[in-house]
Amino acid sequence: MTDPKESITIENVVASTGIGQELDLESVAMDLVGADYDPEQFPGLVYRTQDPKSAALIFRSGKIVCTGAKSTDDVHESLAIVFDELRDLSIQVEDDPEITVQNIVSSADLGRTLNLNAIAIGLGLESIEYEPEQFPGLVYRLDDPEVVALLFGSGKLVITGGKQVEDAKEAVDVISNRLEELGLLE
Amino acid sequence: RLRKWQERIRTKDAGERNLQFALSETDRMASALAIPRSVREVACVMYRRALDENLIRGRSIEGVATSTLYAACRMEGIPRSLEEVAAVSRVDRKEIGRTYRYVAQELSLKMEPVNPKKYVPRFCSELELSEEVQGKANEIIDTTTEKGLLSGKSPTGYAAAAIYASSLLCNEKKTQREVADVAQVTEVTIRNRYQEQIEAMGIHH
DNA sequence: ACGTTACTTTCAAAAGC
DNA sequence: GCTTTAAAAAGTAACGT
Repeated sequence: MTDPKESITIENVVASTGIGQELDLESVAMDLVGADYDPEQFPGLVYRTQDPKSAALIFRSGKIVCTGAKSTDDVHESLAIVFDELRDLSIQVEDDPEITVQNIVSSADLGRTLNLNAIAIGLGLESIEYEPEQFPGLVYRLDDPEVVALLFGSGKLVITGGKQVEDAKEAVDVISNRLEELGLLE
Repeated sequence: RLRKWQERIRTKDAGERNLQFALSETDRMASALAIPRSVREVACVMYRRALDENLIRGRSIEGVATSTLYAACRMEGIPRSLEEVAAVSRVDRKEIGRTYRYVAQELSLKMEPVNPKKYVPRFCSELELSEEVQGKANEIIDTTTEKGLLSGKSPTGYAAAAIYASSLLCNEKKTQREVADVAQVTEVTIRNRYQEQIEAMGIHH
């Protein structure tokens, strides 16, 4: 029996940062190749990096959101590219702006199919949300770690809402143990 | 003071009017869906509860009224799908679904997932299928559910496939289109569920 | 009856309506 | 609450061929 924790894959990391400088997005949009800026639709300018792949949302305030990266290292690499692009536009950027991870999305596999109906009742109808007419996944909110897990009939799951890489491992442990003690695994 | 007094009367009147509107809308939708009086009353009681607990704030009256009607049907064992209630509501399916989830959470309604069997009598009678077909469809649902086929699947599509399969088995064939129309799912969904179900039942056709 | 694309759910940040 | 970004899970739907 392989440990489900070994199956954990980070799918997306969202982080925020700032260059400590106000920006004129109109001119940045003109000079930055590949920038998408439509202030009527959204106040942020969208800039995509290719390697590592990510999307950066750049705001007038100089604050930046980076999403789509597959690891925290990739977030730093992507943002380093964004910072350099801005410097090339002769915009002052702090030497190493503080980068805060805001959310990590992971996927994992329990290695067994799940009876979501039984799990819904076993975990308590008041603590879960399972509406297969609307979505095939069962929504399970954990207190510790404070994350949200989506459980599927295949045994695969998605863990989101965590700010640390360890949160997903703890969540998989908590979920595996709960299902095990309720006799709902296999 | 007088102004405050008038305001109270005004808001009270407005509240009364809103409540009356919600109850008449519930009645209108329930009639359109041929939902029994007893279930309408459950829906109205639920709406009043939602009102008392200020769950309407930030939401439309019609959205909450539709959601409580949907919830009441499920609670009373004669579910209507979101597609069906959305067809008689001026609120779209997505909004009804999210409002229902919110109301169910806030009112601590311990709602179990809908058993596809609950749709069998109504869908079969609309298709003029016999008791035999209904029994066989229920049997397919029970057996395949025990084998774990139901997880994550929509109850209406699941019921539709079982009905389609049993109509074949009982020589009262209905086309996938006919079943899909009454269940408000696509033929693709019926085909997919049907294949899984007959395989799990060990039926060859 | 395929295949492709797209929508449902969860999460967080950003600025502004 | 909404707008935008990205990503996974699995089911369902709506296209075109």
